[in-house]
Amino acid sequence: MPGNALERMREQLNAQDYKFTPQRSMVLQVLTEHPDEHLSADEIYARVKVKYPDIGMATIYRTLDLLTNLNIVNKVNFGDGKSRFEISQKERHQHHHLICLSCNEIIEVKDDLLIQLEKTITKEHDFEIIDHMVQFYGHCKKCSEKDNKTKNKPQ
Amino acid sequence: MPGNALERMREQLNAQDYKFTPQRSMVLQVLTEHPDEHLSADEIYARVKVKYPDIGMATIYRTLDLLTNLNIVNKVNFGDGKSRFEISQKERHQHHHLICLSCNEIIEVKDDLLIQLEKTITKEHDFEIIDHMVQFYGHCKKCSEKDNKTKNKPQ
DNA sequence: TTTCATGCAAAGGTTTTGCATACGC
DNA sequence: GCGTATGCAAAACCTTTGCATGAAA
Repeated sequence: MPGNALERMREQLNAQDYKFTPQRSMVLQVLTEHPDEHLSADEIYARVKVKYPDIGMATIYRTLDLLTNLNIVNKVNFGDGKSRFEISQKERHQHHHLICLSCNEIIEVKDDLLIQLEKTITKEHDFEIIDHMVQFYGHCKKCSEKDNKTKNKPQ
Repeated sequence: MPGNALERMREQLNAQDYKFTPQRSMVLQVLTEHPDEHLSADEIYARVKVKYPDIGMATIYRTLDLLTNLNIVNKVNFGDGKSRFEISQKERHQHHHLICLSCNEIIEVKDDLLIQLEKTITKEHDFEIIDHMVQFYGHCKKCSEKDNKTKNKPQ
């Protein structure tokens, strides 16, 4: 359901006296078209600019901020010095990220095993969980293999 | 063992032809003295400056980078625009963070429930996990109670 | 028409870099 | 003494903000 998020945004904007502008629409469109990438503000800017050359960077940031507050978009951070954005978990499955420390590849894992952990935490800490971010750091298959070769037989 | 990380750093530095300088020593010392806070570069700078007034910000960053690469220190990010640093998980228990979306309080949870999830991921994705970062976003007890009284007001 | 949104440029904040000097080994 | 580390200042980034203009409702 591609138009879903767009329609949802229009309703939420109207309900709170915000305006539904072409710029806001296009930012969301870019995000829905790339559900499995983790675009930075800069990358979103470049993609929107193709169809709407007059857009400014400030609008990108203000829109991403708005969409994040509306819980339509998630802001994530992989420690590379910039924020990245993706359609909210609620629009998709829960997922975690595997980040390879050798090649920096980001692998997505769809999984709901965290639900049990969330229940425990909610109970023990009186903490109402709305969202989570889970990242595993390590070595992906390719890099592990490469590493083993380099270790056993030096080039 | 408080001197543990310091000794480990000295050895690792020597082994790789890096030098053991007072600046590096003091940065690590500050981090071991505050194991449960999540200090930013700026905060570490201020604390080191008390005992070593001539230190420069660049040295702080270069040292934190080095310690992170040596896996002595962990770089974490709570989305507040700056990186934060803490003694590596290996020196302590595994822990997760609960981040309150209302008051921004960061609560630590020590827990090893993630081990099962890690095993599953390792098996299914051939991904060798070295470390993880887990953050739960939601509302803490205090804010949940406050919210119920003040409903209908976003932000 | 009223109010909010936009684009631009400038400012703010964090982190990195170049370079001459100082220091650990 | 050699090669790295440091401090300083400037630069490089990413992100936010002020303000006049423009557009949605």
